[in-house]
Amino acid sequence: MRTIEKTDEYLKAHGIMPSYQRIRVFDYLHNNRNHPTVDSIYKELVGDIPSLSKTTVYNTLRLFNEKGIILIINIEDNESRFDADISNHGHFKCKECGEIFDFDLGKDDLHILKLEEFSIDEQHVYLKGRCPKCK
Amino acid sequence: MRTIEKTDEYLKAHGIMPSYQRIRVFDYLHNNRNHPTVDSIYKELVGDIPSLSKTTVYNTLRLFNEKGIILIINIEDNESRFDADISNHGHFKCKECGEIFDFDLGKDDLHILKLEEFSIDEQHVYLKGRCPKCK
DNA sequence: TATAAATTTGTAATGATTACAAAGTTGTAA
DNA sequence: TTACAACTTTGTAATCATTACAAATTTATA
Repeated sequence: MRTIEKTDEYLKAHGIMPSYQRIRVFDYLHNNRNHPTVDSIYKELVGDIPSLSKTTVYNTLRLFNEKGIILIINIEDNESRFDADISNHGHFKCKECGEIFDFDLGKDDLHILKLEEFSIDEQHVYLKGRCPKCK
Repeated sequence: MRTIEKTDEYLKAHGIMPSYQRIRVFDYLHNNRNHPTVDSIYKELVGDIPSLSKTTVYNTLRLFNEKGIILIINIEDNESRFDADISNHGHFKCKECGEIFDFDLGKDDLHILKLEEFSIDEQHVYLKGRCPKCK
C-alpha cells in the first residue's frame, strides 16, 4: 500500500497540488489495478469521504491524465476506465466475464515504421475475446 | 461507386435483408472512407431519404457490425465512428485537424504471442498525435 | 488577519445511444 | 388476390456517462 506521504511527493513532482481528495483517488488507482470506472472509484471512496462529489472524481482524473500520471482506457464504448500504470502496455477484455487483462507490447512497434511522418503521442491497443478461464 | 445491385448481393451473402435504407447506409460507408459518425451519415442521407430516422442508422450499423461487414472505431471517447474496411488495420487521429488516418498493421502481431491462452476476436489499435500536415 | 487563488461540491445541462411501441413494408400460403 | 405473419422503419421518450457552471469551502500568500 502506497503511503500518503509518498503520493504527496509524487503529485507535487508532477505539478499537482496534493489535496486530500486527489491523494485518495490516486492511492485508490495505485492500489487497485483492475481498471476501475469513475463510478466504482466514487462508490469506493465516498464511504471514507462522505462529502466526496463525483464531479471531483471526474476533475481529478482529467487532471491526472493531463499531467501524465494516469491512462484513460476506452476499451468500452460507453464508459471510461483508468489506470495508474503508465507503462506501454495493451489491454484485453474478456467478453464473457468482463475482466480486463494487461499485456506487454513488443518494443518493436512495427506499425510505427510506416508512420515516420507522424508524431505519435498516445498508443492504445485493445483486444477483445475470451480469457483462459472462460474459453 | 458501388452499384446498388452489387451491394444487394453483398448484404444477402451476409444474411442481411437488403432494404433500401440498408443499401444506402452501406454504400455511403463503402464510398466514404473518412470514418463517419452516425450523425454525419444521417445528415448526408436524409437529404435523399427524407423519411430516414436516426434510429434506423443506429440499428443498421449495429446489424452490419454483428454480421461482420463493418468495424466500429472508438478512437474518441464520446462518439463512435464506422468503417467498411474490415481488413486488419490501425487508426491514427491527428489532435490538431481531427482527421483519422488508416495504417497497416504488421502481420507479426508480437503481442499476441504472449496471449496464447486467450482467444482473440477483435483487435483495435489507436494512435494519437500530429499528422504530417499539422506537425 | 485579510484577501486572492485554487479546490470541492451539487445541480443542471449536454449529447450519444438505446428502449419501445406504433406504423409501414415485405414475404408467403391459401 | 387476399390475409396473415414476420420483418423493418420511424418518432418519441428514456438512459446514462460526462461536462458546465456557480456557489461554497479550503488553502496559499501578503
